Amino acid sequence: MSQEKAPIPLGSNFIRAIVDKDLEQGVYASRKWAGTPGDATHQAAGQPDPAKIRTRFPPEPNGYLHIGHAKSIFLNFGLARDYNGVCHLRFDDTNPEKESQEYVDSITDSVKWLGFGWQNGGESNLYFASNYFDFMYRAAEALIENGHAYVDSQSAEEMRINRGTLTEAGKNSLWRERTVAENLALFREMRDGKHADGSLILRSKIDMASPNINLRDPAIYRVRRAHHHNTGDKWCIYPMYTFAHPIEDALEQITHSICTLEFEDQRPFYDWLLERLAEAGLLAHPLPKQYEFARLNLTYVVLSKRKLIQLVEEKHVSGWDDPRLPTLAGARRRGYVAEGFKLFTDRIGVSKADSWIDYSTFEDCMREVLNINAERRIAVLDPIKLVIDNYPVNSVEDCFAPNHPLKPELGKRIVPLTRELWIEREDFMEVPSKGYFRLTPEGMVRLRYGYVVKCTGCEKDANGNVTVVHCEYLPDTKSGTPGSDSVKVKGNIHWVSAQHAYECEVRLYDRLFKEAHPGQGQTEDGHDRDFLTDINPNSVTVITAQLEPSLKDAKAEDSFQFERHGYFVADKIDSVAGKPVFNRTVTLRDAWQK
RNA sequence: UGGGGAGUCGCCAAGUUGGUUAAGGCACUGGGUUUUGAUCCCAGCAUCCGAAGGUUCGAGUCCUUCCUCCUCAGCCA
Repeated sequence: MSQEKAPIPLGSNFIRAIVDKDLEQGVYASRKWAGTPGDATHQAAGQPDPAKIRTRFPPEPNGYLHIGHAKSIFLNFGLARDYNGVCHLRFDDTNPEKESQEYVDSITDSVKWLGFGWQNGGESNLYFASNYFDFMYRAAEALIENGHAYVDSQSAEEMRINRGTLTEAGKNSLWRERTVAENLALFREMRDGKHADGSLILRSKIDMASPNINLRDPAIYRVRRAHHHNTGDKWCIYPMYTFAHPIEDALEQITHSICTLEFEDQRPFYDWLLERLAEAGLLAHPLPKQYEFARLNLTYVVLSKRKLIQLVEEKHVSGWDDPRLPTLAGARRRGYVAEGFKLFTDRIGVSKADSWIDYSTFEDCMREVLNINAERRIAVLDPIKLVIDNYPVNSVEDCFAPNHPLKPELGKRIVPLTRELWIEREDFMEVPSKGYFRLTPEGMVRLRYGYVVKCTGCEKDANGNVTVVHCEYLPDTKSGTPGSDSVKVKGNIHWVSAQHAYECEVRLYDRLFKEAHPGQGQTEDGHDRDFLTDINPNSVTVITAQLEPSLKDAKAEDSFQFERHGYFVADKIDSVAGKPVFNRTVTLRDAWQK
């Protein structure tokens, strides 16, 4: 037998390699889980954790989720699913000034929409960092008691100056050597509201000369009188991310804490903190470990929270769920589908290399799943009349159109054929360009699912614009009859009976930005370019289209392929029963360059 | 300029302890099928792994030097 290499598992990446190794070595085998988050004592009373690994998706509820978050969601929830683990949804709500319930709600919605949940057996793994404030306070006191933290009286400005620079060491604060008793007293006073916002701050005591600036006594607790969406006015001191996040992970028995690259420099503090708290008996080994991956960069969109907020607040878009926005709420309204996100995240992989993904890669993923899932319908978006002059005036004839060419079991539906039809303006050319094989004078074309017709001419208005096209049909050539192949034509155009058509509003969306990297580069006079100048002025076109009658019954969020055009969805918000309006999700690929 | 990361086909990305022909996907290019110029099918697509040296029977994988890019100086996350 030859020694063949084991096949590389699909979707292999460096994080899976780490998990594989950890599992193989039993790194987390001794973990216990009491059913809820808690400290060492709490967990020690629990059972061996049935979850092989625990991951978490920890958004701050201060904005809407976007495509970049989808990458993280699929990574974390996907890992848990594939390794018999559990993934927690945790709101990292340690800064009350920016956070709100509105964001909490939209985030839970989006996670569910992508197909994930937090119910695992009998437990609900939906958590809030703010529910750990009591423990965090206790942990801070423990740090103080063990000489690992002190209360600083420097102003923010002084702290900044004394932190040093990238190349120069910082200077110790004058208050760095306060006694444990003094620190404890002051910290309690901070908690009890005896000090003004910004007047005192709790810092960890590590090394002001560290080459890693994040280790120069980072701030861990600040005084901030602000109403918290979850804890109300209970606290006037709040922990910093740096301090809070490792603790959240540890209390939840997270094994693999996965975040983006910009937190790499934070990892030494993450480990330092957890070790100190383990020494103090508050946490037990094995402790969670942090791993970092490259965040998503997508061409033709902006994903920074600041820019998204600006687009919404300055009303360049209609709201957080504008179909042109890369938010998950917007994507959903646009007609993008969860399964497409799954395909996309599988396809782009996970690594530590900074990369830019072409927006078309994302669109292709959506096309791919929509092609499989979406039923076909007929829509004329830019209508022009076609009259079949040799067809009886009051006749209505049934034609049969398959609902899905790849799924015959979905059956066919009837589309009525009459003498006067709507066809696509671009399907007729009086003077055809090279390679054009649709309707032209004297030319023949098939009316899809109907007859072959021969063009006999057209009418024009005073400006020379074509207003009506005339043709005659070949009675023996109806689709589905033996004679249908008697006349071979290359062109095949879609149509809708003018008498039966559903006249409907359709929004044709295009990219929000006309540049691959909005705002990148500099202006002629050397300033940074404003990303707003790259907004595509034609990112949406609202038209009145003529749709096949059955489309009247479409329900909000139903997706269809409008044949020869693309994928469209009945708008989630603006559709009314019996009167849906459609959004173009993405066009079909078009290999024919005019 | 200090610390921490990253550089494999146009875009992503495997490549675990060095082992002989550098996965796969997307894109692209040919050809076929097709009542969507869609889909689908078939074929092609890196003598080369940021660069230059070196170690070795053998290097994308080890060593040295260099280059480029990202990231850190919030009482944001």
